[in-house]
Amino acid sequence: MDQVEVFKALSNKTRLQILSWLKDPEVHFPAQAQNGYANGVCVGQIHAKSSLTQSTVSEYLSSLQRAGLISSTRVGQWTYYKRNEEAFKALSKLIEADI
Amino acid sequence: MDQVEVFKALSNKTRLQILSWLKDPEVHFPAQAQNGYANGVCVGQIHAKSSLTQSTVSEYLSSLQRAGLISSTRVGQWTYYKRNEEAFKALSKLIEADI
DNA sequence: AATATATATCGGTTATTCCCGATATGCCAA
DNA sequence: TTGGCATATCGGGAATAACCGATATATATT
Repeated sequence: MDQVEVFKALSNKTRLQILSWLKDPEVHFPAQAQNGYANGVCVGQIHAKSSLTQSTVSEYLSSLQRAGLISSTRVGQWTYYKRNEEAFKALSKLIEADI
Repeated sequence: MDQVEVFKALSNKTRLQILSWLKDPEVHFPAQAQNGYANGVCVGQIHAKSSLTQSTVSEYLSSLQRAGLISSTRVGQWTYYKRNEEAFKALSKLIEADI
């Protein structure tokens, strides 16, 4: 876990917002219900809720993934992203004990 | 607690290093022993251990303070900085529960 | 094969961060 | 009050981040 990379990924309002949306996908992405939430939520749904362009949202998701905070699954033409809860637990402990 | 500001403050190798030094001032700033560590460590000591200029270190300390992660006490011509441990606890809990 | 849809990537503009050297400010001592 | 030391602030150059529009890539449909 590259600490600086993680904190940089968290240093942006929109990226924090995305993480918060992904915490309750049923609430924030009801349109996804038909496909289930096991793999997470696809980029288009996240983009639809954001006020940024598709390319920016895609970049932001990549950066969150590089930081290890979310993971992705490709299914057909869709890429689903979901939170990596272990990473958040680890980060919480890191801050509590090491930083 | 402005989350983005806090994460930005933590998004830098040197600033993380300073926080880590301040965690064990007795170990990392033995020269400060004569004055005690109650108020923390003065800027000059921190600067001496860093490989950056005095002005940069001073800016970094200000940004950590604006984020609420450290606090300062002025004594004579010296400014002492120390960690604000409550802020780290709060951040740890925030990440565990809210982010 | 042609077309449509979802996502990723590329090139660019503007804003922000990273650092520096120079200088200002504040405090103390002679 | 002059000078010296500790720290803060200011102005700036270079690197990185924040976005965007356009385009490329991958998959699916007809």
